[in-house]
Amino acid sequence: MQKIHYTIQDNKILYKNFGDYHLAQTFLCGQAFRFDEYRDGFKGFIEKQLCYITLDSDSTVEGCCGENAVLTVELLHTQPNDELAVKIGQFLSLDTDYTALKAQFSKNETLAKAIAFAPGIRVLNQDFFETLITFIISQNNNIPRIKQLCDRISEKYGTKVGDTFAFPTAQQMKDITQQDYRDMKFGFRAAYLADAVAKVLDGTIDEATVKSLSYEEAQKYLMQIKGVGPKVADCVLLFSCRQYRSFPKDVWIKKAMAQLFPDGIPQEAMGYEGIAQQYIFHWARHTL
DNA sequence: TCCCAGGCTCTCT
DNA sequence: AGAGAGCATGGG
Repeated sequence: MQKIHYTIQDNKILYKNFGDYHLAQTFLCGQAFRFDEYRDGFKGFIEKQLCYITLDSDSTVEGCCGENAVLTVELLHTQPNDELAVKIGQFLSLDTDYTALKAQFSKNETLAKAIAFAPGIRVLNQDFFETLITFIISQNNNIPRIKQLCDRISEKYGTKVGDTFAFPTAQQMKDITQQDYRDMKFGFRAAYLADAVAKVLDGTIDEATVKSLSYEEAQKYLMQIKGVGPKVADCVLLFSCRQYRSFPKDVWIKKAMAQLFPDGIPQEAMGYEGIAQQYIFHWARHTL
């Protein structure tokens, strides 16, 4: 972990000294479904606040930012404060030393190749409930359609902020019936979504509990939800619970592993297999 | 048209 | 426990 360096100017938070970062690589690599390209950056909700995120690179590194780059988060409908600045920094994973992490990973020649393909990827630390729901939607589905369905449910049940809709909370989703989900074209996932919302609302699935458990226990705990198997549980743990050991295995990763790492995940990724996974996933999806 | 998608459940061996 | 069909939908 490293310190988050930031200053607040009006409605903007300016972050510095965070190492490599690439917004498109990070927001479009399939880990988040509710960030849209907007002007020179991306727009979406962080900590329930509508944010406009830009990166002013000093262009010393090809395709990525150099060490004097500034990442700016403009809060479009609220004023920033220190607590929010830290939480947004954590969401963007600015507290994780990716320079050191990637140096360690790159000792493996093949892994180094995957990282070089998109070195500015960061694994975000997203909202637990939203990640749970969006990755239930993701199963046996393609990324453009996952995004469509996430937008659809937000527009119908989420809070409108300006001209954008936040992803709904569990409370906001409490009265959605399975028929409603089917009418919205969620297909066979209707029962899964209804069960997930119910179990979060009645406390069967508790965010603080998930985050207190070991990786193995947490995966089993999440699989109490109908429609949550090992892959969806792994995504929730990796993308919203900082379980960096979690290594989601989808069809792309299975193809990539067979080709690149037939003997399994390389030792160099030990302890942070999930972060390595995201570089491999992105490489596979654009190369295989 | 056909195949497939950040899979899981259910059933049959 | 391991394999395989079925699942809803629509992008390519």
